[in-house]
Amino acid sequence: MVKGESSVGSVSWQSIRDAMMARIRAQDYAPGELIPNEVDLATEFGCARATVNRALRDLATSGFLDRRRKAGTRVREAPRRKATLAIPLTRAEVEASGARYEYRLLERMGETPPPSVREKLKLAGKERVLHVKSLHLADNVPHMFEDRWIVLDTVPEIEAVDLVKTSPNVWLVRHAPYTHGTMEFLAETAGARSKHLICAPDDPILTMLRVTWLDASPITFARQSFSPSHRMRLEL
Amino acid sequence: MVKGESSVGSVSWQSIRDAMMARIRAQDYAPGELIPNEVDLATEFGCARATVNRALRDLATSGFLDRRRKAGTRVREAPRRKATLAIPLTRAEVEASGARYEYRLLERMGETPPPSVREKLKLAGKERVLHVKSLHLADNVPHMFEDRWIVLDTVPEIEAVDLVKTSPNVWLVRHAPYTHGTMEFLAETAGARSKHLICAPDDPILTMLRVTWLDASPITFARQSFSPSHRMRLEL
DNA sequence: ACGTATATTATGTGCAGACATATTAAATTC
DNA sequence: GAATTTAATATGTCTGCACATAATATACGT
Repeated sequence: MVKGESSVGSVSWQSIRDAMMARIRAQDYAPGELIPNEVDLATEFGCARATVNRALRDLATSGFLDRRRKAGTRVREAPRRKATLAIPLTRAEVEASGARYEYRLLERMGETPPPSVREKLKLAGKERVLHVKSLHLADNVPHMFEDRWIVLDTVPEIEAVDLVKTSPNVWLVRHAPYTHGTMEFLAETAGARSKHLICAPDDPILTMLRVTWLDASPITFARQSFSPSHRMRLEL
Repeated sequence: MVKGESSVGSVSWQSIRDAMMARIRAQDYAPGELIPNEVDLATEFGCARATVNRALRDLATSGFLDRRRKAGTRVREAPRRKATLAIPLTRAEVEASGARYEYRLLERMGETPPPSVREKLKLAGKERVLHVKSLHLADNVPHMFEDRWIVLDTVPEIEAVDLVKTSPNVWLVRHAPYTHGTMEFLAETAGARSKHLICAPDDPILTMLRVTWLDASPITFARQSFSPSHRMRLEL
């Protein structure tokens, strides 16, 4: 570790974060190894312990460090970085490209979900579930076909929502922000969806599966199928 | 706004964050509108202003709030949520599935990048660029074919790295963590890549394009093509 | 030697106070 | 009325101190 390059002259938490980041880059702290503790780093940088804590917390939030009380702080073997989604994803995407966005409700029904959906949402058996199919367009051209299941036991209010006017995604984003979930990307052939997306059944399409939870309660499972050649862009 | 439900009895920043989250859910604060300022919220919750600041900062980092000095804090019209990637993504994925991971360097050369790559990396003209093709396997089965361009002007040290032993991704994650970038998912037919991925040329495959930057300098542009049926999973 | 209890320690949090900074509002000048 | 200057304000940061908490180390008992 290079001690001579301390940042004594400038003691903002950002400068400490940057200095620590540089050391991580240079492998001064090997992946998996402990870094010096906060009190020692505060001495080295000539600032308060709370300031070091603030800097290290940012690095931990960004996925570079693992922090444990008493155990100390380690450089992660594999950084866990985050990518940003803007939600509502589809409307924002379409409008950002300068196109006119339109949403069309295709089907809405209370329905018993098939086993694959029950498994995704970890349903026990008695839950009421809403099944919604919709099409999202850009300049009157099909952009994304959505097949979505919403657990009414978790978000009963959506039952009173006019889903002709408001897409379930927009409503959920506003009224049922998830606490955690998963998102999967896969490539499939359009198949039966080609009639919605107006393409060839053999065309490759990007599909996104999303499951969201509110604490321990499942909110929704959505399968979004995009038109061929569509690219889903995330910011890193 | 519901003032009677203050959290006077429990004043951790987490409880304040949760209380504010509940209000956002309930639309007590409309999207785009200002919420009460920190001093007022501190009075309401019966805690220090710094504690409110800590809670709101978390909500801002999570994408629900926009904060500006003097201007105040607004509920975002569209939340910007984050998804988590574990990097090195491929090795972690393969090993998490219980398979044996293997990396094979296919090609490595200094080369003039084509216009499409120059554009992705915003290259001016004189930059030295390394071109690396590699195959990543799971239990001896091709899992991902990677075609990657690395800007040597940004990360010259990689030139001395034995890329037979170490995948460029692993090296870059360790030595050149990006400050920002973009990631795109798309569905394509395998085409010429089918000979690497050992599949039919018409098979749909998931492709991920990633461009990363170190401040204003481009690091790398990678096109990763996954074997058919592969699902890229992110945590929300 | 092993299991349990106690002590220690590194990070996490809350607070009060002061100061910094970016932004908006108000006052002043032309 | 428009432009410029000054004042006010809401968030951002730093500090020192105290306390909390989770985890590891040490001590004690069998």
